[in-house]
Amino acid sequence: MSINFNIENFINDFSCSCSKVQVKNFSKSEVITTYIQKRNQFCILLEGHADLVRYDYNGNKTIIERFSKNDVFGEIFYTISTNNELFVESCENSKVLFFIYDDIKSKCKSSCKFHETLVSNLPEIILSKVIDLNTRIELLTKRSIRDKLLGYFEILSIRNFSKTITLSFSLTYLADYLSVDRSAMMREMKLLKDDGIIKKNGNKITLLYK
Amino acid sequence: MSINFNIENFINDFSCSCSKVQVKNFSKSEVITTYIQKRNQFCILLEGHADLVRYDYNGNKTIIERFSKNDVFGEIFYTISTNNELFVESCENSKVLFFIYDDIKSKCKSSCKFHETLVSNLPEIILSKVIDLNTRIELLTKRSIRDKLLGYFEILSIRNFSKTITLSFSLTYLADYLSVDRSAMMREMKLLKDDGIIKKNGNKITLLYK
DNA sequence: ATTATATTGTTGCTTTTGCAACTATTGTAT
DNA sequence: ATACAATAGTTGCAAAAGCAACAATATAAT
Repeated sequence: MSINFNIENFINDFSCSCSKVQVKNFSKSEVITTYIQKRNQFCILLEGHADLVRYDYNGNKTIIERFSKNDVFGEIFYTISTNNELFVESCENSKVLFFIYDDIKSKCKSSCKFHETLVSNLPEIILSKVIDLNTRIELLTKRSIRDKLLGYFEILSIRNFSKTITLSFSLTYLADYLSVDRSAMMREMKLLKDDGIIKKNGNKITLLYK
Repeated sequence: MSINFNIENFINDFSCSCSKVQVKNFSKSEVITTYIQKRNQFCILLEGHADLVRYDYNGNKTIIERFSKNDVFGEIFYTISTNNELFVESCENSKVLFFIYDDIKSKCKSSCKFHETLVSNLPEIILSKVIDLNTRIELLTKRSIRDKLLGYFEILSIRNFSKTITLSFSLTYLADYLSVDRSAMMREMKLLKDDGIIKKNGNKITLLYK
């Protein structure tokens, strides 16, 4: 769900000889990393998709966040809060860049260009994360499923300069993102259709109001 | 609600002669700034309290976020999303530090120490914001008021190394923060008490489970 | 001291949401 | 081609949450 700052520019130039930065590949269902309050790990998803998940005492899986290409994640963004251990699981073949934030801050011995660029871009990278999180909070704080859906559609509509939007992911995921029951969300979508507020055809949605 | 990184250390040394950084004072109800998609404004609340609010088409006021001492805010954290203009209103006498992110990135002509320190601390400052937002999202995504309350209490409990916590703000604000109806939240607190899960005396709460 | 304002606490009623349990459809793997 | 898995779509029912409208305190303002 990342949308704003484009880290691709300098990530494409990746060539760091120092040991501070690592790139690893993962296949479907592999655990990329865990959050257990041990280090300031900072990760960038270079390719693929991954989920941040929690398993509660009953073994129920909750997807807290979903990461796509160029999204950043890692324990440094998610300190303590509860006792639960969190996992980042690869949804498909993925490539991930790892480093420890405290290591990268200090000057690189081999003074590689990548290292330098990464550090100078860190504020923007993290800012784009803040914007994404604020967007989600704005939606999560809406009091009804209807308002959450309309708020979400409005954001996509403004971004695409169009009243018609196409969801690039499953409705199951959308329900997770908005933190509502999927069947209740489907029902509300139907009501929005019946009320003439949206037009829906599969994952193509058109806003009819205003 | 800021908790992590302490920007006070270098903010106390504030003495910037360059024009890039400004400090202004505000009294109760004054508008500190607005978010209208115009510039990368970055603010740090040095003293007081402030609310980020939205007025919808009916004039209803929604408090999106509440800022305390050392919290950061500004349009740079909150790009577009909807057409609504957002306001940051001072809740009492407040002191705010302003700068435009793009200006501060470049070297300061007068090469003042503060300027330099600010830039080198930006990643940490923004990271602490990310952690706060992730914490709130974790609570907002919980499906029931009970889970939201218990999640919130648990976080405070872990932070204070104590099963007994004291809320430093109103229950009205807590309901806003968790984005639930206040009266429904009060009812749920009563049920938690009746079920022997918490003990409550005013704003002092003790967790009894485990 | 008295008024005004904000916060807390409570309750009946209504609406919304979640849950469970399906079927239908689409996509993927062998 | 067929089986398996994931996604989409639907519905009845029960539980949870929102809304409205209060009274009771507590805090701040004049």
